[in-house]
Amino acid sequence: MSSESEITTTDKRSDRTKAAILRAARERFAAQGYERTTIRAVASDAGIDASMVMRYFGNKEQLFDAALAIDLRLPDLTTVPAEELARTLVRHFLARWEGDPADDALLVLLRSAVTNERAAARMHEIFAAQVAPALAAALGPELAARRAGLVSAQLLGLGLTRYLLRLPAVTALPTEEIEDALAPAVEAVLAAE
Amino acid sequence: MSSESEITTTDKRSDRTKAAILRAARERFAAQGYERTTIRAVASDAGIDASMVMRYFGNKEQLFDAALAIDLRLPDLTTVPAEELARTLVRHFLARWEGDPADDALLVLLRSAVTNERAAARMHEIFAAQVAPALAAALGPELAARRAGLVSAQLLGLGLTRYLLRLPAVTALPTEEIEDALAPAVEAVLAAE
DNA sequence: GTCTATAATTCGATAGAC
DNA sequence: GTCTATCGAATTATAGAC
Repeated sequence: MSSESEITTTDKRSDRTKAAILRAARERFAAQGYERTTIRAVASDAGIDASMVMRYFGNKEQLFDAALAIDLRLPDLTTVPAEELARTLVRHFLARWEGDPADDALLVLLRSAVTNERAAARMHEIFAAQVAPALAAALGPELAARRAGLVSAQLLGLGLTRYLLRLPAVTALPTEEIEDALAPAVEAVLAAE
Repeated sequence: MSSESEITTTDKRSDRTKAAILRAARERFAAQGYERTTIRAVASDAGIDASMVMRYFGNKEQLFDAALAIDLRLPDLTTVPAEELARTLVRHFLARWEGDPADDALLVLLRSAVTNERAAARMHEIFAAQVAPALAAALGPELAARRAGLVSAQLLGLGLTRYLLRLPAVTALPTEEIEDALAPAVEAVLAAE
């Protein structure tokens, strides 16, 4: 029976270790991007040896993939009135990012996607699989196809300047003012010409 | 007199070499960001040895600084009518980036600023020294202080998604459509609430 | 002014002991 | 399951020959 309990505790420990590695990896990738994040640093943060990271995740690239399971958790946009759509989007991402910007998977991915091809490809996937369909359902496929990209540009532009670059002129603004100023702007993009 | 001509040709060659290094450095930093750009690769592109880069620029950080003398060349916004201000801004950056995106110093800087503190600090300087004053002159200091950040967020969001991430939904759009859709959006941000 | 040679690090990855 | 030891490659940077 000692062998049985031993297996159990062993499995649990490996799960904890794996989770600790993932958490540390997300923080490092978020703070430094893909290139500057080292497996050694991740292992050190997780309180284990670097070789354990390799054992669990194979290599750095696969660790990056595992650390970035992204769900934008977009609300169902078909249930919100058309005139509230833009504000809903702005508020959604503001709330998401204000909560824990340093640990948000989308910002983590964005930071790496600027210099890493694999991460950029992942951004394309996220957009195609989550943003585009949600907007198409609310706006209709034709309008969404022509404007979803620019809406994303506006929202990612906010994420970029406020949480990654930390431009003082953007970080100084309270969230209410951002929402009030940006919602009409997104609305303007969504309005057919 | 042979010594004199020798000095002359020598000086000219060193200038050419220095210029070739700077050009190669800009292209590498633009394509790969700060971290992934190696002095060896820059030297190879410039057709010289890596040690020459060190000789001329001291170290990688100083080379980066030298490669990034950025002038946004913003037009005098006080001469454009208020209702054309947003469109002027959008058109200015579109024209700038469409021309030669891979070699544009602002995009080079942006790519690196996301993961490099030094580059991010430089972005802050550019904003404070060029964007903020230009908008303050056209909009007045109070409104500019509250909205210049979000205007920059929208413009940089376009640069980010179209030229760095190359999101298909954004790269697929013709410049005219971007201008027509984004100008009213920037206008909406500039309109006082 | 240019290059060779190399020092000093650092990193990803592997092999193997316990 | 975890760690020690280490390899091999790549990088920044330096010293010095020509």
